[in-house]
Amino acid sequence: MLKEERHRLILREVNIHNKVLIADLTDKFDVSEDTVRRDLHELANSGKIQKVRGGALSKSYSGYSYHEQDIYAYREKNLIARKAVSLLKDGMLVLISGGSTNLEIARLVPPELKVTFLTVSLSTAMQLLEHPVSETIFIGGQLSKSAKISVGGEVIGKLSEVRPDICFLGTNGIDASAGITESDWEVVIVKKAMIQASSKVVLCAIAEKLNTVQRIKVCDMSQIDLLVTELDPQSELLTSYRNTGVQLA
Amino acid sequence: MLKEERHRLILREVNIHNKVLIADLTDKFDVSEDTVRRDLHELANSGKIQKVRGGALSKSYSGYSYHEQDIYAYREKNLIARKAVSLLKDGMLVLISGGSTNLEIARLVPPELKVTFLTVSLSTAMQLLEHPVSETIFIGGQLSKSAKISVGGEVIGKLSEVRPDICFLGTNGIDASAGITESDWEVVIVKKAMIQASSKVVLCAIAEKLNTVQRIKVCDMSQIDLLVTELDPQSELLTSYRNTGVQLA
DNA sequence: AAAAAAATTGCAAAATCCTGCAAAAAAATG
DNA sequence: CATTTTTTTGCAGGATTTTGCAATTTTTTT
Repeated sequence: MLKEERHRLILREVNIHNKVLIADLTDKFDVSEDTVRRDLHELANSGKIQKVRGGALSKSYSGYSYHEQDIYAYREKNLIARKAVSLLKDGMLVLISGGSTNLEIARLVPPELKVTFLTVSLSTAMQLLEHPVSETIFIGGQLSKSAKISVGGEVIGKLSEVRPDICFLGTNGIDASAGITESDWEVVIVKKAMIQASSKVVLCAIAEKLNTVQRIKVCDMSQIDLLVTELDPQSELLTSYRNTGVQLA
Repeated sequence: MLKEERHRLILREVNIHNKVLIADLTDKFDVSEDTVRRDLHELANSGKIQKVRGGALSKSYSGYSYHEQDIYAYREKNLIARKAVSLLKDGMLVLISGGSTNLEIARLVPPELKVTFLTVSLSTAMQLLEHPVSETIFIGGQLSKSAKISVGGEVIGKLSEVRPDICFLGTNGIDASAGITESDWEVVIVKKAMIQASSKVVLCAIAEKLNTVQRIKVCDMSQIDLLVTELDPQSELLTSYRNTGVQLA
């Protein structure tokens, strides 16, 4: 087994399960503990993982000292994110918004994939920077204190100049008849522009948010190409959405 | 189960539910009470949670928590930042770059002060958003993986359109004769543009960085209006800088 | 005041890590 | 192709960290 190959597999493992144990790896690769230890050290020194006693953990990105709020319903969001990243292909231009689901997507982008990300979210951007090869472009503008994303005319202008292949959107309210809704006016404007700009719009939401409605409308379900939830696409909880014609995953 | 892994999960648990019980954790992790107790102690000693009898409580009130102990030379940087924020006046347009000193400045902006910040740094922006009344505008562009700031032509263009009253600059290399130097080409370009744009340039650096030179030059000392260090402005360590005519604080 | 629960302390076993070294494998060189 | 150089790997030892246990003390509850 080649060193590079081990490194690749280790990275994949860490990205999916958030941790690896030295014991597991020695077993899996059939090499000595020392070799695995050295592998982990190298990966850690190049900043790809965090070495800890007994194994390694995924790198909790902490540029300086900034502690991302811990994620509610992590398991579900992780599952959604895994479905979402499988849509990515080399060379794509990807527009991605904020929120914890998108943060998880950003974290799970396969290390070898080379795409260009466009984002308006500070946290998402911070996470995307951890990716070894992909490029990240932040769309600047006035920052919204509540959503921690760029908002305003500047952003809308920039969005009208690009044509992303795919757009990952999070949301608070999703309902088969009311469509996608949000509570923050400025955020709605930006999301509308994001949808407008993109060839394909992927909406990510945990089942808990299904059939909820917020105050301001972003768009109809018809504008969404693909809806990703943690549920099985066949689930009957999704029936009303299936009837709108949206694709499910 | 790895120790670090437990620590992370404990933090997540504490931050979501505001408390944890030792009994719950021993059960969840399948380790002895003593081990959990020790885990909680360590987290408490590093200031991340508050240890109480039978468990632990959350310590951080908002989503953004800040751990001074993992900033290098925190005391010095805090002192510098306190001097720096005293330069701020209501209504100013303030340009601020990245780095831990600027992060500390952002943290110490008096809550009632109403200024508009312009920044290219993700971490600084994130911190500035915590401020109750000030506005923050992020200058977008391609993000540099190493410096975590926007770089490239887009940024230079935007910087040429503004005229900030004051600019807070951090740096790695500062020397009375060699001037301000950095090691990253892209960052140098941005800093040059920041200096060009601003009416007043304030350079913040800890004494440790005095008389050090990096590979690429940003500007001469003559372009700096004010140099802020943690030292007394009269200190003889600053003599050579005083001779360049720069103001000291 | 007694009983129960939690914390502290010291200790020893187990697991993990580090260092240096030499054999094996791979790559480069003539 | 043979030889040299470099890289990778496994191993032995000693050091360090982690962990659970038991005995004792402190705090809380009844």
